[in-house]
Amino acid sequence: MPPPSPRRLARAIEAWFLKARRDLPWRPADPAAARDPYHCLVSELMLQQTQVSRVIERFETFTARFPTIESLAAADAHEVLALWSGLGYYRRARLLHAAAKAVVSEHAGEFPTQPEQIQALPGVGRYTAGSIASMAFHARAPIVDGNVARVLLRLHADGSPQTASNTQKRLWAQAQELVNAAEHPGVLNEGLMELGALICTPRSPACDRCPVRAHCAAHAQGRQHELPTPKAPAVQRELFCDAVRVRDARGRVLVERRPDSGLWGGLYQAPTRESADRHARLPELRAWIGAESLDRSQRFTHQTTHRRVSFRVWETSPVRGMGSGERAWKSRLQLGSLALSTPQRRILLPGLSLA
DNA sequence: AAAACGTGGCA
DNA sequence: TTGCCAAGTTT
Repeated sequence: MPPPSPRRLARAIEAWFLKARRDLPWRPADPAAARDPYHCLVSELMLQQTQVSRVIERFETFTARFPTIESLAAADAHEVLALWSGLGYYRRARLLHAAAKAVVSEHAGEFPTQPEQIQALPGVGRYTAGSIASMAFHARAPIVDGNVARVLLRLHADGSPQTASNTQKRLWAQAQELVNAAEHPGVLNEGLMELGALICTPRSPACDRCPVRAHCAAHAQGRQHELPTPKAPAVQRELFCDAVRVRDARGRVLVERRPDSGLWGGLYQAPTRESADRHARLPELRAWIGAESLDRSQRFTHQTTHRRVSFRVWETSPVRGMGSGERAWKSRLQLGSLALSTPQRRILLPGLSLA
């Protein structure tokens, strides 16, 4: 099979996208219209390593609260983090906030139009920069995300490891060829991703509905199911957490804040001791929180990509001085608008669904 | 440059 | 139940 012509490939993908395009909150009615770069920034940061269905629930709440890049730049850092609660990869919230501030202070509030300038913004890598530049400013900038990589590797029946640097280099070059041949760079780029999301899916690709099936080497060889070669699973480390729930007479709960970096950076939590190898011993736990007695009330596990976290939850009554220093009392109402990880939401707001 | 960083849905 | 995976970036 001859190498697929970028021209025909690009046009076929664009034509298909104009028909098959899903209606999503961050997509305007007109596919070829220039997009609001601020809305692109928000949706792209939210979409990094995150499924569309998760972002649909968050995008409108976020942009309703922060309708402009100026309003986001002026926002309180913790409120931004709170709106990110439950989305994961919380560093993105901080980076998005920093990017908004950078546009306001370093670009006088005028969103930069060149891919290199956009990529200089916090939290914006090559993929996100190309995405914003092509969708908001019609730049012929390529994009390669997980979807695009899968589509291209299958089109070329390329079984080389996706993350290898020479593979990446090849993928970006192919993506550049396609966007050069496109009618509308933004339409081609978004179409390529949509093709990966709707047709050229990881498990059971719908080749019978694929607009570029005729150009696909993997399909010709019947190898679409085995490409691309799967990546090795991440090694999971154990983490043991003891969280203490303290409620005072007025129903307020004791919380502390995590350090800004690392796992669940900057989020609030019930006072929690962590250990890599074992749970804390009861006496040291008591001494640490300053309680006379502790009652175990709950245990559960929580999985992340790199960790298996075992929680034990303890109950105790307030002791004078507990709310000083790094700790503070919060009412249930206040807890509802606090930035909390999913396990801590389970501990601090039991019975309340994520919202 | 490898490792870290979250979460929920689905097979 | 366990593993896989999703619009990547940062350090």
